[in-house]
Amino acid sequence: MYNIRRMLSPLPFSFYERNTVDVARALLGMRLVRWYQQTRLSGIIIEAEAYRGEEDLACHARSGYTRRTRVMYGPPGRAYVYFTYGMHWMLNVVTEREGFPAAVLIRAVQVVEGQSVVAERRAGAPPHHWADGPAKLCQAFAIDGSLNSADLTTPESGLWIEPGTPFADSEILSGPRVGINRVPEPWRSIPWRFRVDAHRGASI
DNA sequence: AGCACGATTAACT
DNA sequence: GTTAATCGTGCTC
Repeated sequence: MYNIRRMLSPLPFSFYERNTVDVARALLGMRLVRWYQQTRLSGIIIEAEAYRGEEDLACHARSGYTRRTRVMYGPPGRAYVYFTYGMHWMLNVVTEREGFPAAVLIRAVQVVEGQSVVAERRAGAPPHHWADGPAKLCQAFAIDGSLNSADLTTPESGLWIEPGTPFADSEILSGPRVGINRVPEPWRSIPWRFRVDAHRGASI
């Protein structure tokens, strides 16, 4: 049975209510946790991207307030989960003050709890490919549209983020966001993607 | 109502 | 390196 004493308090509302780029960087090393079928699934966040405001032409909020983007206009610390390519779910964390649409896309985690469940959900994939992409991580942790707008600051939602061990700046790479090649400059190249550098001694 | 495309992935050549 | 899979969304007619 899961030992409740191992559970840390989720990151607070104030962690998310600030500049989205800072949140994306700060999320590296934090622990994404999913409570699924009486089992704790978790992973250390190792890659994330910032999407910030209506002026950011790579952000879904470029279209303004719609049924799809409404969660991004709401309070920070919530999940923005959307469906794309007809088959994939993506997990984002809403940031900034309520009313300002922005979020951080969680792109990759290193699975550290619930490996047997994840191995089954990611059948056929080796461990290093369990959650090394935004859609793969959602499949691994059973994240779908039912978690859209879930409150990540409480375990009651079944999905939350706990404090972890932050990475040093020397272990982090930044660069342009991926998969947005049709987006105009400067948004296409702005370095709002952050990831752990596997070649700088980080234990991933 | 119809259309083009997508914050991707796996399976190809 | 290329491409199919597959459907919700936002835009145009």
